[in-house]
Amino acid sequence: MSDTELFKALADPTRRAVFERLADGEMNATALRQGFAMSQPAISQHLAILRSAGLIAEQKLGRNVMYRINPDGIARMHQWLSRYHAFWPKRVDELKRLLKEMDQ
Amino acid sequence: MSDTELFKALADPTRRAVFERLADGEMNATALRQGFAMSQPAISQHLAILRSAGLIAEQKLGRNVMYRINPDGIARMHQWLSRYHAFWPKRVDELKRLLKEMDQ
DNA sequence: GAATCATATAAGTGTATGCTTATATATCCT
DNA sequence: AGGATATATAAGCATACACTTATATGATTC
Repeated sequence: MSDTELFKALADPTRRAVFERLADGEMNATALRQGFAMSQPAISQHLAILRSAGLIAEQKLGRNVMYRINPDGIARMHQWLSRYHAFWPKRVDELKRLLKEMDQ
Repeated sequence: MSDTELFKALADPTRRAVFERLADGEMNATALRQGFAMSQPAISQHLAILRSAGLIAEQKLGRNVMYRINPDGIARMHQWLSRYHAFWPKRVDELKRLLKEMDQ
């Protein structure tokens, strides 16, 4: 739940790839494993780390476990970054465009 | 320069603390060391990691080296995060307030 | 109830990380 | 030039990390 956990979780390329796939929609562990040349326990361990960092959430469905993004992690990332908004890119326009999208 | 380097750099509490101090204004390595119960080489190594991740920039001034935040790092963080704007906190108001501040 | 499937946990291993002390390099001062 | 100051680099060490194989747990299916 700490910032350190959050950044550490995202510091691994495999975990960022897993996270990115989950952004497209929830998925169980077996489906997530596809495309990674890695053992099942390895993925399971990565998922545990993402989960305890607050980046993903899980839901048991029978013998499957569905994983989805937990917005809390992104929110905390966002919060950390907002401290440094003085250094954010000058493309405020882009941010404005984004806001417009969110309003719709 | 990679995302992995970026997240790894920020995954260490000392480095985040250094970064945070630099957000208040540029500082040389000796000044930065104050408040950290750590050897000079340790801080120097942390600075090298932050630098190669693109998070800080350095400028030699005689025998001193001035460090300051490099906006590129924050920009790349921001860019990474923007991929997941669908999961951003709903407090759009806060973001709007921020934008207003930036406009002024 | 036994075999199978989905996932997690345990234990072990090589490599990376964050420190340390010792030393090098470069600048400033007298 | 010689000593002090500011910083970086080298080498070494203990701990953390990302894997592996083997095994456990629990849900399904036959």
